[in-house]
Amino acid sequence: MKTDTVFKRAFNDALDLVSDLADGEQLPSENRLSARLGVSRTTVRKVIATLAGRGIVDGGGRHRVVRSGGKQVRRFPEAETVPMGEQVERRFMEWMLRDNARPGMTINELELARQFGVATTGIREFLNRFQHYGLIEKRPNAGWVFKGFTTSFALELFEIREMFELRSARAFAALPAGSPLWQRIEALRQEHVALLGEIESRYHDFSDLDSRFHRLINSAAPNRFIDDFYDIITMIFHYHYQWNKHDERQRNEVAIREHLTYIDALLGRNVTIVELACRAHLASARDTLIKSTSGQDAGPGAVAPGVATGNAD
Amino acid sequence: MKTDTVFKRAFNDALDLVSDLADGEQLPSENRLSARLGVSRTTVRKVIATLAGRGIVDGGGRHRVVRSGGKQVRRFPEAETVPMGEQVERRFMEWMLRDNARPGMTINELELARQFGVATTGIREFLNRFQHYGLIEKRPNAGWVFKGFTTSFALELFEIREMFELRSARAFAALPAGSPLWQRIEALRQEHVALLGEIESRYHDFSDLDSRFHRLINSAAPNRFIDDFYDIITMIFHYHYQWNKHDERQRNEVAIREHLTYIDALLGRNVTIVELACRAHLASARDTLIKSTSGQDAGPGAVAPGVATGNAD
DNA sequence: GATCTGTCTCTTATTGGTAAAAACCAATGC
DNA sequence: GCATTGGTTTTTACCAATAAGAGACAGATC
Repeated sequence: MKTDTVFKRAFNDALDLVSDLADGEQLPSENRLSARLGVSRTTVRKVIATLAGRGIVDGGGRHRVVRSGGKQVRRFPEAETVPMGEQVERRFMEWMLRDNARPGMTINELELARQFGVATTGIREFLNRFQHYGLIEKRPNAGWVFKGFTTSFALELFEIREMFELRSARAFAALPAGSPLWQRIEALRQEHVALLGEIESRYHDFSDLDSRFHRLINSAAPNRFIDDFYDIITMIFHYHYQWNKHDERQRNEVAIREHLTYIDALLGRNVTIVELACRAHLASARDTLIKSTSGQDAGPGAVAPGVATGNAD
Repeated sequence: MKTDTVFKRAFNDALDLVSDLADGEQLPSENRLSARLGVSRTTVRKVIATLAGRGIVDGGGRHRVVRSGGKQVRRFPEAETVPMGEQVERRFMEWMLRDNARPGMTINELELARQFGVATTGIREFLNRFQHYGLIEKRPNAGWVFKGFTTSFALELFEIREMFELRSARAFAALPAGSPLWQRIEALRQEHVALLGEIESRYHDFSDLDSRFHRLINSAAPNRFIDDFYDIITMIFHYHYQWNKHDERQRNEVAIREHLTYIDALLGRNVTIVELACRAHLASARDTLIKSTSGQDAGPGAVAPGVATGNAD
């Protein structure tokens, strides 16, 4: 059976939406709600039906009005609104980065399925998508091997990242003065400055800003393979940051300053300076990541040794 | 139910293996056969049982002998030895490159499943893996869109390919004189010369040689993301060549000559010349590919126009 | 005493089936 | 006559079940 996370999330969103409406006001049309909530009309109707069942909307057909009179409505718990695929992803990343995973070990679909409480198909689908992140490998008819979040993984990742980012940064610097991207990067610069001002309290907002910044650079000369690769980066960093909180404020502050230098170089249109700033920033990001890798790769076919990660979490 | 393609292929291979043995000779041990055929002992035992059932091996337990006395054994048809995953891949590529597929059109899992005679899960699994080849895109809860084998796909593909290949070629040229790769490239050079000599009859052997050559270059400085990307190239070219036979001999001959120039440049260790030869070869490969793309991309959300592929096959 | 086979257990590949969600086709109202 | 809603059909997301294949553990054999 399909999960009804789509419905539950839509329902919660609808509650927020309705709470802005006065009592007795007309409910927007199904089509409108469908567009607003980002789901099909079928789901919208289910939401409205439930809303009606709880007395939040009244009347049928074309005359539905909001009845928000001080009612305390029960929302669906957050956990039930996240689709299975994402849940599997999260738990797998946790499992990999925090718990068991040793380079060279084999991954057992059935075991993960039991552990995560989903059918094997869900695990399979995830692993298949995850495969091209370069951390696991398939052995037909015999499961998967975890290749390890190792130093060479990080090095290889950053070699490509640097190639791509330099290429995009050059393209960005060469953009005509009239390009709308110049305004967007100016706006991002402001966001950086603002964040730096409140760094003490808001430092975990950096992750999102970081991603948006680098994607903007890449958009100067779009290439689907680069975008695709950047998904890997985003994923790795997203979970890496969640896991490794050590020195987070400090690290982010440094990164923001590097970004500002980088942005200013771009605004200055000087390719040499741009390359310098870009390289410097990536080098520091790389070093941070390397610090939390598990060291050596697995030997060919062999199970890895004890592995001293040096991580005193 | 799982398909038994593994067994059938192993059986056919075992027949070849046994036919080299004289009548009355001892059959190799299960372990040995397992290693030789690349399957588990479980499958080997099934093979032996079938072989025995058909009177090709005789005796049980530890004393099994071959009885090949002029028997005409029925092999399993080739088609039944190819695993479902591969079959889906082939048929999908056919479908995409030859038949229906128009940029912007939506892909229907259920329809493909019926058409290919497999369960939807098989299609799903394939599409998930295929996703990162950049030709399709997933719309959660609403199927997949075919983005089209367009000119911009080819251009984006080759932009990355050039970055990667130049980087690897430079690394190759900088290899120490003692590296075993120098011998391997020398050997590949010989193969090129040999193929050129018999180009009239053997021109379709180029595809394989091409792939091996570029992978050798890449192996000068291994990077899993580059390897991964090269899988895309290989796939595209594999099916592209099968589809577009136009001028094949001619094209391959040109490519071989370009390779030879490229190889000689590498052997000469002169980076400037290497880059020149590499760029020239890739440019010509790119132009060939572009000739068989479907022209424009799909507009945002719109279905593509009539599409004049200009392909007079 | 290492290799081989018989037996058993566990995992993977694949299939159908089912509820959720999307998409479609009228009919209706203003 | 266009947007809106009520029913219906199609498609996607998931699970449970099952045969094929891999791997482990003995006891048997030379």
